[in-house]
Amino acid sequence: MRDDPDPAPKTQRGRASRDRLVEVAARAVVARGIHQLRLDEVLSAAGSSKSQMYHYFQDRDGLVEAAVTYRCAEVLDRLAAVFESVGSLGELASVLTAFADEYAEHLAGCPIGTLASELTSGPEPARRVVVDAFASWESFLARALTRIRDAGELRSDADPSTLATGLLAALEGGMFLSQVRRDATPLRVALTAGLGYVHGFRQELD
Amino acid sequence: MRDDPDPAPKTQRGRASRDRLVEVAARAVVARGIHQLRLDEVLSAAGSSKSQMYHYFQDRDGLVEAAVTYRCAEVLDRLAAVFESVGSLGELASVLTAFADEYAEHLAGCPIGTLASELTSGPEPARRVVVDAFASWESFLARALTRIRDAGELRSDADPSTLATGLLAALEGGMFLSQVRRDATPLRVALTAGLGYVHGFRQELD
DNA sequence: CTAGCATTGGACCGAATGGTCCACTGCGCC
DNA sequence: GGCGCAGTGGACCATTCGGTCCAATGCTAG
Repeated sequence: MRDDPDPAPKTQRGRASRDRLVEVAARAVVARGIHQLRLDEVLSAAGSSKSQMYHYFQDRDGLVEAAVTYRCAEVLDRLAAVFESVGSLGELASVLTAFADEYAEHLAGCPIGTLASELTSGPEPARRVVVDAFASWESFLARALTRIRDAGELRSDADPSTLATGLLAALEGGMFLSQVRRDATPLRVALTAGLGYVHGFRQELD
Repeated sequence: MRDDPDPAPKTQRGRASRDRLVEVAARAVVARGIHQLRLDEVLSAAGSSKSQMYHYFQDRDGLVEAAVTYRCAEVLDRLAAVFESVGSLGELASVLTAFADEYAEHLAGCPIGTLASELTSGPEPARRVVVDAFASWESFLARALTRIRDAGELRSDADPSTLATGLLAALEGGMFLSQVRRDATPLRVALTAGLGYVHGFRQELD
């Protein structure tokens, strides 16, 4: 049981310092990626110093983990809000289309996926954080699909979890290919395919 | 026009040395990833030395590019052979299922996708190599789909290129999620979804 | 006021690693 | 048989960067 020996701040001042450090590190991770995160850089940007960092974190990996956690929470908040509003197939389609439109403006890769691929051979604790983040995202989709099914738009034999997995795979694959190709088309096509997959389980009216 | 100033070997001996270097580097890239490739390590594994490397390559990036090119060619050879044999929807499904079965044994990420994501912010020449590799892969799929369409299994309004993009996105997303989750399920689900997408364009018999 | 702990600054260290350099070797050619 | 270039060995250099350390500085309770 390797418990987290990272000591929590014990004063307001300490809390503020630590928070600022994590936030700056998270921005750096987003901007340049995990393995390009430089301690000196983060510390100077945060107006902090080595001793502060090693006071609150075991080592670099500890800071990275905190930054990844922070960033994932940020992204998940947003995703939760977006998908919680979905209660019909039409809403699902429009939300996903809006998602693609927004993505088309930067084509920077999935905010969670990028972290995940940088952590595949990385420190296990941080890796687990992104694995959980994906699970959360998938659950948002699954819950939306459950609502859609319960509203009678999907057949009762449609499994929301499986549909969510398929939809998420389409999104990830689409975002990834769009990033590589620097062109939003793959994401849009993948989205169409993914929605088509879900529509295959639509409840036929008769 | 930054031409490639990397000098070609001028003797058999030189050619052999350079080839060996590239091959060893390619293996190292596959095993540990691009940014974990260590010159000293590759050189000793290849029984080579710094002077040889810098004799044939401008710098580390030059070797990486050669290794990536080598590796992509290797993978594409295999993919070409596999998909060239596809001439019907049934064959497409069985080839993709076999693909998933094989992937399930390592879950190590798409051999090209992994390189691509490591190169998104990397040196442009190497990046272009993987972009082209993806384009080739997609064209293998598109050609198979064209044959399937021409054989009358897909409607004439089905666009093989678009279908190929959708299918590739499903594959990439599926492989990626399976790698992250360390579980083959997402790839299998994504494959089902992707094939369903293609089947949506099936020519109806009547 | 002062002991004591949290917090902080920043000099310093050492390993890792890409890149440079020069001397040496092999070999084909005249 | 020695000139000259391709090829080679490997010591050496410079830098980057994570991590260590200790002295200095708030702060707060008694």
